[in-house]
Amino acid sequence: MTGSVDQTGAGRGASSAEVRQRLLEIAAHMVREQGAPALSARKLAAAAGTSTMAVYTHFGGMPGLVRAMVAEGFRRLFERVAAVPVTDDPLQDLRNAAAAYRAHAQADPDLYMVMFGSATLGDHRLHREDRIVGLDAFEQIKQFMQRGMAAGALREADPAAVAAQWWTALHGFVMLELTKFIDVVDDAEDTVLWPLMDHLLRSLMVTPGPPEPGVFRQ
Amino acid sequence: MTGSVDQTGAGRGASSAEVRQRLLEIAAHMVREQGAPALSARKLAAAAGTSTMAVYTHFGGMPGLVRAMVAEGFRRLFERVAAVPVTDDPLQDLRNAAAAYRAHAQADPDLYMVMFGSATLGDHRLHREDRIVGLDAFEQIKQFMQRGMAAGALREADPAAVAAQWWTALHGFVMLELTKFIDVVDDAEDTVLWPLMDHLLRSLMVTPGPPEPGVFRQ
DNA sequence: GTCCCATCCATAACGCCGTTATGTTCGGAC
DNA sequence: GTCCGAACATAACGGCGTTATGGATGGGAC
Repeated sequence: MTGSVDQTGAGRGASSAEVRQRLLEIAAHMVREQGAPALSARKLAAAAGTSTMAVYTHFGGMPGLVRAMVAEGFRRLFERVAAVPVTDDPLQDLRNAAAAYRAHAQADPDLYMVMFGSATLGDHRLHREDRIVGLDAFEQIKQFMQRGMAAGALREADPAAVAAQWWTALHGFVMLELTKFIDVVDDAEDTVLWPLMDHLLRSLMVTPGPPEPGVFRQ
Repeated sequence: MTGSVDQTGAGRGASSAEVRQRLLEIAAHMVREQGAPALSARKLAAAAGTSTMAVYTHFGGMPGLVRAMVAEGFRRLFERVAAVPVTDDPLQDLRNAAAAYRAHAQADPDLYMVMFGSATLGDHRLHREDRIVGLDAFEQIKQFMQRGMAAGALREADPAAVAAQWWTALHGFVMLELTKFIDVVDDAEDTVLWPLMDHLLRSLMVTPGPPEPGVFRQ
């Protein structure tokens, strides 16, 4: 039953891929505007002017639609971080990448929570293959670290390990910020995020800078 | 039997507080064993041998039950971290506290995700008052930092800010670990968690230790 | 041009969910 | 004994994801 047709062949009036894309966009909009619990197959179908069956023909069900949203979310995160310009100051590039990463999460907070397995969005959890789509974004960070080492700014180390440490700190702040737990302190961006990233980077540098860091911005 | 019946003065056979506690325990057990989505008022009532109305008389609904579970989860996290012995080595105390915090999250991962606003568990999100119940646990970390400064091991700084940085890094790792995203690297405990905490601590110390850290355990 | 049939989707139903309205059953106060 | 009110059973309502069924459509084979 392997319908050869596949990518182009099927469909009528509005092509199959168009309906699929339309459903994804509307679903993302609903999550962004009204939060993850507001997304349902029925409301989505109503907003798209179709029936719930469209979700099943294109995504196999709500979990499939969520997986497609997650993949798209990671693709955009990757784009966003990849758009950070590469300068001759690898450390500043890392700071800019952190700012871009955080800005992306803030622009679509509920999608970020869905991407990282929280906010289960109904029932089904993410599978292994849903997680590896985030690898591109992680590779991006590894390359920043490798550039820092090649430029002699960072000590030689396993780029994956160092990138994971950087990502862990950043993800921790983003999550605490999105869930509002970071409000236990005032002015968290200047007292927590940038000092934390600065402390980490300084420990990774070959020649740690001045012990009292000027809080760097952006 | 009822005996004292204490403050409420209500109830019959099994006292009101007993039923309430029983529902909480069974709900926590269901979340721990079968994940957050497996918890429902109907299944909980069936497991407790009562009707769904018990959830409403005692908690006002499922969101109220979730809030009670979150409060209990923070209370136990506080207990667990507070049980870390205070020695004359504040830095080692902080490492032990991190290990205890992580162990607590690993022992009940789904509850940890619910506590931190992820895994919305049905619908309702956490309110402000649900979040401040975590303040006790945060105060605990602040005290560790203050001890480190008083002992001359850590540089003088705002204990709240420093504690938040430490918490951010730790929470980030715990979340990435629970969602399995940290599997992008091998041996994450030794290549990410402890090096990250070590790098942060070393930047906070008055006299940074040897540049190449022996990876500390436990 | 004609036929064929895979594809897409509308409709309706099933079982689950949280929640609510209503009635019943008690323990304790008087 | 009488009464009150808290605690719970029962049943219903609307919404959810999902599935079964059938009708419409349009491209490919001939």
